[in-house]
Amino acid sequence: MARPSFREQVLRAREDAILSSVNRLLAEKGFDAMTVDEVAADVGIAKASLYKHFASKEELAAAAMVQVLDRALALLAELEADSQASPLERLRAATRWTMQVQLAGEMPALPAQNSALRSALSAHRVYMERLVALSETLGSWIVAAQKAGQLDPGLPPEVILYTLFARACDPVLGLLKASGNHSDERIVEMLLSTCFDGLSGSRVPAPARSARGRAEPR
Amino acid sequence: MARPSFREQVLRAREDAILSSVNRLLAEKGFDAMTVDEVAADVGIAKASLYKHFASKEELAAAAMVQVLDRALALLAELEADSQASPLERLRAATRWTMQVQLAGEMPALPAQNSALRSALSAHRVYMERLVALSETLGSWIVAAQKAGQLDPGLPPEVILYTLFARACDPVLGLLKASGNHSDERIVEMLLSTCFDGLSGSRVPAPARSARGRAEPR
DNA sequence: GTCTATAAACTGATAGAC
DNA sequence: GTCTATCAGTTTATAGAC
Repeated sequence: MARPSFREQVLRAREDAILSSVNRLLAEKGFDAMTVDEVAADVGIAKASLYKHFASKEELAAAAMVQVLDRALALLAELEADSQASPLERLRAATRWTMQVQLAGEMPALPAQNSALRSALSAHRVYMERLVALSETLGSWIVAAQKAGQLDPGLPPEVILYTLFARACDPVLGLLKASGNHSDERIVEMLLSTCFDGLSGSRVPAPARSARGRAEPR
Repeated sequence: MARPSFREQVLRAREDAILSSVNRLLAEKGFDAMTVDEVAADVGIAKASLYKHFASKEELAAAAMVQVLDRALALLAELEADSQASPLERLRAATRWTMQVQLAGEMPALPAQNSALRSALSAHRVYMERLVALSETLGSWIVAAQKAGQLDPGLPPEVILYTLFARACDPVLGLLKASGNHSDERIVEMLLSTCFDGLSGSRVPAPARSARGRAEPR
């Protein structure tokens, strides 16, 4: 790219504005309920201008999701650079980040099984490439954490991976935020706890009150 | 109701058939993507006949969800009748049931935050009454399980309740089923484990391989 | 003959695409 | 701003059950 002309910079900036709006609307209402008119109104441009940037509603959503995946990949790179952190600490930090992004209203919902979006995304090269990169890094951390006994070695790694993806869009976050009874920080810490330690809670410290019959076997 | 005439029985049976179709379609595609024409075609009746039974698409969905809630309430009553079971065992059994229903493709997705369905449901007396009844029973089990040290007493009960509701619609179930690598039974048991014991796994039995630094504090 | 289901056409509104 | 498709909901005319 020889010269980043002024015009190109303007287009670039506008695209970023569009993607921010799309991500927020995608998080708020989901793909089906989000209308292109709404996006245009939110960005403050004409609907026709949107179609100068993106060929379809699906393209629009895919580009927005690629943006989020790129932010996630940048975070993973940061975490990987911290050689002090254990695999589990990295996974918890990554999960905490996704929850914070969701609370900020910037995490688009997982495309539902039969959404029109799903097939479009599977066919989207850039999106799939980012998704695979993300999965591979997370997958390596998961396997390492299992080897270190920090994650249940009885679970197939893909089950843990899918669960972490799902928790990034967990509706519980939104329900708790809507209830207004807890700070964002507390919500994140509680859900991190339920995710990694379960509803039963971590039993690590000591067999505190183990008088009664213990939990059934897994 | 003096006599359950033949005609009434037919209508009743047809309503059941309709609700079954709606629940399946609701689980498959969600409320927005489901069309009334589709429902009529699936049941094998005319669209006009549908509107003889239900005044609107929202009414249709609400009735279907009430049916599911009633099935759930019946299960809770059964579990409550078993005086042997601990609160935790009851909660696990109830959660297992919801996962099985979801795997069977009969669990409608949680209405999204901004769905047109959400406000309709909040205004639906019967639906709300069932939902409250369900929440109260589950809530009492949750509090009892916390008192018995079977569930993390540091979590507000509503956090646990919301989490159990969310797990009934957990997209991880569908992802794992689609991957085809595990039997339905195994999927349910794994997700029950991640729900109650967390991704780290139950640490109850013994401090097996605790050589390395232990999990960070909650 | 009366009641009911059905198919099919139609309306109005909305949304994607250009 | 226009075009077209889709969908919720209604209406009408026809056919069949009792």
